[in-house]
Amino acid sequence: MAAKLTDRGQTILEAIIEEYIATAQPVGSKALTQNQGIKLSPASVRNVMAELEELGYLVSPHTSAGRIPTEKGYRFYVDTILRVSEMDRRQKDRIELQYRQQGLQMTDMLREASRTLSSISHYTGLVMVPRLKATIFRHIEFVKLSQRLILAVFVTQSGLVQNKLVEVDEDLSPRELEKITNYLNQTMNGLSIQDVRTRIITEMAQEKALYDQLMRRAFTLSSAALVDESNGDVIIEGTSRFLEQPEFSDLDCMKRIVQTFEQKSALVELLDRGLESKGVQVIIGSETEHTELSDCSLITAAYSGKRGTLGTLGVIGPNRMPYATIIPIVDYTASLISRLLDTDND
Amino acid sequence: MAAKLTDRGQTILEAIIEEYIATAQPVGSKALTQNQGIKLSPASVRNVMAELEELGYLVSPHTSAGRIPTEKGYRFYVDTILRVSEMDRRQKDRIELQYRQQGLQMTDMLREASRTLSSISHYTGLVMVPRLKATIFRHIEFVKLSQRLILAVFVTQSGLVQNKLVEVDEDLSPRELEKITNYLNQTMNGLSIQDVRTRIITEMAQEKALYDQLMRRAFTLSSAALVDESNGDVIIEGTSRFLEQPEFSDLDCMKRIVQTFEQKSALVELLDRGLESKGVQVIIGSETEHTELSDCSLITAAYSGKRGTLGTLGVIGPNRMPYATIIPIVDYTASLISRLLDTDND
DNA sequence: CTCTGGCACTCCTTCTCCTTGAGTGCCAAA
DNA sequence: TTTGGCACTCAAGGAGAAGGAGTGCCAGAG
Repeated sequence: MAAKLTDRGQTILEAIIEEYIATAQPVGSKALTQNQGIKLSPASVRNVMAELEELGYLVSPHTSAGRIPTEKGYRFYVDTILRVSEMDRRQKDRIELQYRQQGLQMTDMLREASRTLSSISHYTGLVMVPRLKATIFRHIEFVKLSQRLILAVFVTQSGLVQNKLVEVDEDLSPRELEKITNYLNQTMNGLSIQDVRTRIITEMAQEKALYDQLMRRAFTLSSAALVDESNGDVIIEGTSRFLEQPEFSDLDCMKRIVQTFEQKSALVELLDRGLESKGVQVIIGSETEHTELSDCSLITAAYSGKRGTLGTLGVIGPNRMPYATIIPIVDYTASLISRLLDTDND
Repeated sequence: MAAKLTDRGQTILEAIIEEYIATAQPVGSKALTQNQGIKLSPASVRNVMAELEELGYLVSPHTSAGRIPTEKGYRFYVDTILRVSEMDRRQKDRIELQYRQQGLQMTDMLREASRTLSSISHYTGLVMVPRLKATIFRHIEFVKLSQRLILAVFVTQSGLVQNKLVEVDEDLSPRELEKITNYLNQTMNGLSIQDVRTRIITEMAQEKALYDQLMRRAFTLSSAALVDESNGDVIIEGTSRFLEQPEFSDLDCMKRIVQTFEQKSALVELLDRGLESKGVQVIIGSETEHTELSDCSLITAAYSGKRGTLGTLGVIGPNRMPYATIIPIVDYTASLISRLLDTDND
């Protein structure tokens, strides 16, 4: 029990996991000795498999079936065994090609990223849209829709456009609005939205604002406009890929997963986890801490703009995912997006 | 064969369709005489059913099963038999409540509409976002992202915000940009995007533009910004509802439908059909002219803003849909959205 | 001590066969 | 015109048997 995994154990675990990933069928000892380059007899393999099962890396659905990896098995595989291969030039080019097409705006680019992730990985692509407060202020504009309704449109450095309806108490003249706009665009340029907000708060408290009515209005308006009430948005592409997976042939289970996707909140939470860490993250099965997603795994990576991390992107699929090929895809996509966001607009 | 449907035939067809809608099971003669208020013996009902089958309104999956409606049956039911009931106050209130919450921006409102349609109908909600050219110009703004990249942001009368990246050949100074912005906002206010475009084209051809460099730039820039390359966008909510329908328990068929949804183009085409006509439209099965959707029906209605139709919305589900309850829901939602778009911003 | 072939055992999967029952069509009588 | 009766059809579902993949264990070879 306390015995650690031998080299041979690892080799066989690897072979089993890879075979299972390829076939979605429980792997037997015989199949292993035939297909893979394993130089042992089925009987020896069986001994090792029994060990692996005792250690919790494998289970068998029933006595006369082969074995399938447990979550612990996948986890060990991902953490210890798996050596991520470099992507070949051709695949990189294929990904890059998708973004070449035209001057894509940020949102379109992120959507494209999600779609490309899905089509190249054959699983479902996820891209988290940058949180407002992490982005950098570039420009704000107020459009008066009616007496009391003002539409605030602001653009971030990376070209993300956000807009928000603001209801105001007092009627603002076009001139006043223009003044406010100019003031904000001059003072706030280059600050992160978070900084803008703190700055507004401090300036509002200062004496100057107390006496200058226009200032006061400017601050009220802009602080209302910059409230980030979004809980994050995720772009999901390729939900139908899930329907291809044999493990989700149960309609009821499938339905719960699709519902979870539609609500998005669970996915936001999972993608958020990758915000701080560098490199590719893998979340396997119950590590998601969502019962509906307990048979799903995510492979995520953060992407960043000029100043620090903006969001995360990745792929979600069944636990039985070809990690070896998808991890580099996610990794490369994240760095590509970061690069595009960095160089695009300066 | 040429015989027209008798009154009794209609009553029985109605009963069969409603029973089938409720149960998703082929309807037999016995079940009919028991459940519904039909005062005939099973044998008589059988005779009528045989007639209805000969006329093409019903089919039986096999000899010893009951009968299910054909598309022709549904069509006749929708066109002739069905009397759409008024919605009761309570349900109207329930719908209206969804939009009360806060100053929703147009896109959010449309998304909310799609969601509400789905949750109230228990099927999948669809809302087509207004085509650019149908909307009315309100305000345009150019934000320079880099030397050659300009982000054009414009707002329509109804508060829809559109933005587009424009690549320019010549460097434009902030002052020039401001002038262009002011000019456009003053001259184009209140025109439809389509009109704006034709106006730009005519003015570009005029002498004035030939000599005034700034003008020329203004026109080049704005015509590039206002190109409507979108093929229409559809907001789909409640795809998972499809997974609840017994008729789509076949995974392969389900997959094709979800894929069709993801591509959206078929849905755009179908929703477009309802743009011209007033009132609720029903598209049944193969009338969709998309093989993947040949078991789906749509119930759609157009919504409009201040000036004419903006887009359509509706519900998609299996042929076996409770038309009687969903038609009023779609109808009411369309008129509600129209009302909200009309009154919201003036 | 490790590996391997052999063997009995398990139990899922698949096939066939049969029964069951819902529903039909038709006919003769009310 | 309607109804009850009756023979017929055919999908669905269950029981039983055969097949087969895979296992665990043991004894013997290296």
